Amino acid sequence: MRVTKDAEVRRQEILETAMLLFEQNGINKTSMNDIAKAAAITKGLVYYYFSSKEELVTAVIDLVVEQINQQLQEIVQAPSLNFYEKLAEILLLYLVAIKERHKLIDFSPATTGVYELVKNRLTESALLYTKDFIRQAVEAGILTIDYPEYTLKILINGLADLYVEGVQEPKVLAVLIEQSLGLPKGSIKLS
Amino acid sequence: MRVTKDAEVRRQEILETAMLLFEQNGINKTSMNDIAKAAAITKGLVYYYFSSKEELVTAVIDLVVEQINQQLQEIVQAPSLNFYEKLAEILLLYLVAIKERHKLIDFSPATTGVYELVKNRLTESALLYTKDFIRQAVEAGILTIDYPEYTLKILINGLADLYVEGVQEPKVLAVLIEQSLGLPKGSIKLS
Amino acid sequence: MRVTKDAEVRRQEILETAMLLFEQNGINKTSMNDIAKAAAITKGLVYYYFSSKEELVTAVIDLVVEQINQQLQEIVQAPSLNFYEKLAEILLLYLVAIKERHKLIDFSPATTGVYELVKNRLTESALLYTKDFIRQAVEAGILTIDYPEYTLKILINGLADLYVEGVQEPKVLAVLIEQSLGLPKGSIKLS
Amino acid sequence: MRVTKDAEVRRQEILETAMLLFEQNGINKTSMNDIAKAAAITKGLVYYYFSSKEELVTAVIDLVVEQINQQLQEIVQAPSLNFYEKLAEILLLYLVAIKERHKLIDFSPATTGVYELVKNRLTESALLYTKDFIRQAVEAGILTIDYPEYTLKILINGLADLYVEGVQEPKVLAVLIEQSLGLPKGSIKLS
DNA sequence: GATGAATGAGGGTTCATTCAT
DNA sequence: CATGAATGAACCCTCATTCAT
Repeated sequence: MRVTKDAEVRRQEILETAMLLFEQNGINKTSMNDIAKAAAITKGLVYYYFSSKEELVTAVIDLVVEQINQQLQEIVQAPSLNFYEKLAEILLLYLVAIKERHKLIDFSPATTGVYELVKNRLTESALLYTKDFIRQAVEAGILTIDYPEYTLKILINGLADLYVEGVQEPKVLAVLIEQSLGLPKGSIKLS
Repeated sequence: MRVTKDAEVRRQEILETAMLLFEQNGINKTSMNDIAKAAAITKGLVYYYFSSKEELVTAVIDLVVEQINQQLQEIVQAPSLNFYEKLAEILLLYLVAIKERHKLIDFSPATTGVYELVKNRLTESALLYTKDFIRQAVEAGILTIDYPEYTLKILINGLADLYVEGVQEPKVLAVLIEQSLGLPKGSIKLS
Repeated sequence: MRVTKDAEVRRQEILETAMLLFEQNGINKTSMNDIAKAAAITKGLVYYYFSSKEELVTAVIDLVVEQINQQLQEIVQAPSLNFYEKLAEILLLYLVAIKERHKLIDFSPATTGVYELVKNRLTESALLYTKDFIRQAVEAGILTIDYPEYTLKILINGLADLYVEGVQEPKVLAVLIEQSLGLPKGSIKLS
Repeated sequence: MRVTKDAEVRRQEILETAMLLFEQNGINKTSMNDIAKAAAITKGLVYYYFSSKEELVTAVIDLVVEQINQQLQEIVQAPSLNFYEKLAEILLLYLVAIKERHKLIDFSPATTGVYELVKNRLTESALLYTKDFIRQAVEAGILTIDYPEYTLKILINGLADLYVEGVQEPKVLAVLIEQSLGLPKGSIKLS
């Protein structure tokens, strides 16, 4: 049976189906056929909207990054949170995000390394969104270390690996964050 | 034309050819055929020495890890180096190693993520070899932070990503290390 | 040049091409490539319709068994034939069927012996379809031997081998059948 | 280490190793490598004695047939057995032989059907050795049916299939034999 | 917009056979 | 007699991509 949908709706459906499968099974292990089947359409239609697998992969990554950025922005702009709370939320956001997209991130497509792509894009935007936020903390004398952005990057990537490996106790993570950023003991509280 | 070589020599040749190609193009993009061609032999001979691609991949990873471990051990046991110097050497070792094996690490084979495999194996052995080394520093009052092993892990993985991205100025890296581990300013010197 | 056909038609073409090649050269000596070439399509298309060689083999066997079963059923239900005539027809059916499918039956695929499969399936359904038929003959006092089903099996398999070897004179076969089943001389007439 | 043996001894070792593996795993699933390994020699040596796999297969079949023929001859010539006893022994010999060599017989090599080969060779020699034996029985009025040789062939092949399928009760088999050959009830006793 | 049959290139793997030593 | 490294052809299978309808 032939079901016609609005172009944008269809595109979005394919995108989300692909994202789901990529996250579940990894990019390499997800064929265009799998995606078409899961989206209940034909392969041809997938190619109608995305001219190649690589393009689809790129679009999925864009989507992932965008979703996280949105959450990030919400945290940064939340008026009810102080610096420490925001910091905790942001780091948690990345830890969980990376853990959940583990398969997606770990596996790689034909041409370029997705891991790189995603991680770079994520940390890139992380810095973008937290730039002002960090500058304010520095100016306010809350953050006193040198190269706070780099340190944040190290924390995100390094912590994420620890987290994925199973080190997930909030108290331990909190201490590691405090030490790395030179924050007062007990200032970070991870839920 | 049939060229016969000593088994161990041929095996090593294949191993090194595979390592090279894996590092250059990634594991997934390197076919057994590619390896055979690059080694100027037939596919059948590759299978004579390695009964499957997975076995070859594993052997290559073992080789990489072993090479790094050997260097690591030399550093740890060097009598002429003090704690700070050893620490600097160890971190540099990983930074360079990970950067060089970037493609190898980034890409992943069919069954399991090689990235995981290599990184886990590396940090695993890193902690194994530096355990005593760290304990002594803690006992000597040089290392005063909590969870020094976790912090070291964070540093290795986090710094490596920064390094790969191009942040390679020795002075910047040194400061980041000092801050993260709570070491005195100027104690770490990266060559 | 790309020739598109109705799915069911193509599927049937592949099935019959495979059956032909299997019967001619045996299953093991028939590659998926051979089948594709003979059907004037690409290997990929064969796999589009049959997800593995084993599945194709199974489908071919099903086809063969089904074809024979249909003929069998027609004979059993023919109102114009008496017991002796039906028996003669049934045995002839198997003799010819097994002789024609000789190579198909004789050769075996990777996993299981097809010979077993086909022969078992055939004799299985033979007994199924002839059960009532035999019981009626026993009740009517026409068949007086013990274990008539086993005897029928022996006859089918044993006669088939003889037949394949060249013993095909109707009169000789008729006598052998009469003797084995304890039927009156001259009761069986093979055309 | 290089172990030198008498040519005939080595040849026999290879032959018996091959026979064992063929019977265990079937001919197709037994590679020349498997045989060499099991015989604790190298592939090259196998080819020194048998110029191809087909030749080895043929030699193994010869061996099998020869072994059975020897047992057959012993039975036929046994002075202490009467006709019925000999007949029972002979049929049992074939039933067991075919059952044990099932894998060997069922699977098939590259060029020709081994099943055919072995079964034909076996029944061929069976008739050869039992010719006089049967003639005497006919002359003595013990065997009164027409085409006793054909009937014997049918019995051997047909019974073997039944036997392989699990119909192995001595009494049932005895009755089937008596009926087929027109022998007195109770004349055949299978141990 | 949508279908799905069809392609083609390549991938991993097996194995009988050869041959220099 | 014996070794075992080396070959090469074939095999089953996957999948991104195309295209006639």
